[in-house]
Amino acid sequence: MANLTISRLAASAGVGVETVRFYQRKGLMPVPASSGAVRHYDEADVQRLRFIRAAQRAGFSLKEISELLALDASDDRARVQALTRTRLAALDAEMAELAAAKAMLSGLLDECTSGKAGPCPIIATFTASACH
Amino acid sequence: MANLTISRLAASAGVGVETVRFYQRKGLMPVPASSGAVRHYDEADVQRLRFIRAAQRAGFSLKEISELLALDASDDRARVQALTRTRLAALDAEMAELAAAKAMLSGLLDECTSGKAGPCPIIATFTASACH
DNA sequence: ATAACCTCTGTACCATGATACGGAGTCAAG
DNA sequence: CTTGACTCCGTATCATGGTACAGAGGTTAT
Repeated sequence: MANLTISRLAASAGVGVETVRFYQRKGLMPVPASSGAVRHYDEADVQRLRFIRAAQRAGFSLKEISELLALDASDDRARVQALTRTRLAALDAEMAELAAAKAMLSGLLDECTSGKAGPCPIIATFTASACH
Repeated sequence: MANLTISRLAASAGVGVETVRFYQRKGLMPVPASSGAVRHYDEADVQRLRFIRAAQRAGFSLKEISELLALDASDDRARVQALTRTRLAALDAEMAELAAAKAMLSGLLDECTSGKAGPCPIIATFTASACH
């Protein structure tokens, strides 16, 4: 089975053909030897492409995914764990920032909707740079 | 007072000179009439620049900030509130994604560190596209 | 008055993650 | 054996948010 064209490979992971080619240029996806002139792809390629998308959803950058893919071959679990811990720390930091932004904005929104006269508190807050 | 040069304006908001010029090109910051050849900035410019950075920290894009700045003049609180609500919804969505990614990664990390033989669970998960 | 440092202007470049397009070649169905 | 769809390849473009640099001119301290 398999023996997919690039458009079928792309469809199997829910991405566009151009995206697959982009990943090939980046070295994230292999460029199979062309038997003739049209390249063919198999299950391993589908897995790899899905891996990329799944890791992306976990917040890894393409560069990090590149490394994860290399580690897939070498089975260096310590390194995979290190990358994962780094990503987790980054996720925590991002979440803290978002939480702070959310707390500030929702507070301001309440203030503004229950609004009295005077300048909009949201605008005023940014202007006063009172947040952070 | 005030009458700052661009580098002092930039420093007062903790950004680089090039960043101020970038905001000027984007229409986010005004380009004062040059009395002579070197432009001068005042407190209002400092406030505006700080506004931009504060709104950015709340997750607004430069485009949205552009609109907020325009609204600052027009005092259209309904529109400010709408933009804020949209941003809050986006923040919630982003937080949910990060939380999901975090839950998955920390679970996998535990699994992988308490690891038995076989393929690394982190890599295996991405490969199986089991998340989401 | 001259060195050292700043500003102005325009243009180019960076990373990130794609997306689009032109022109040529290939492949399968009718 | 032609037509239409798909592929290949290279290059260009996009959005986002900047950063860098060259060359000319202004400003300031000594």
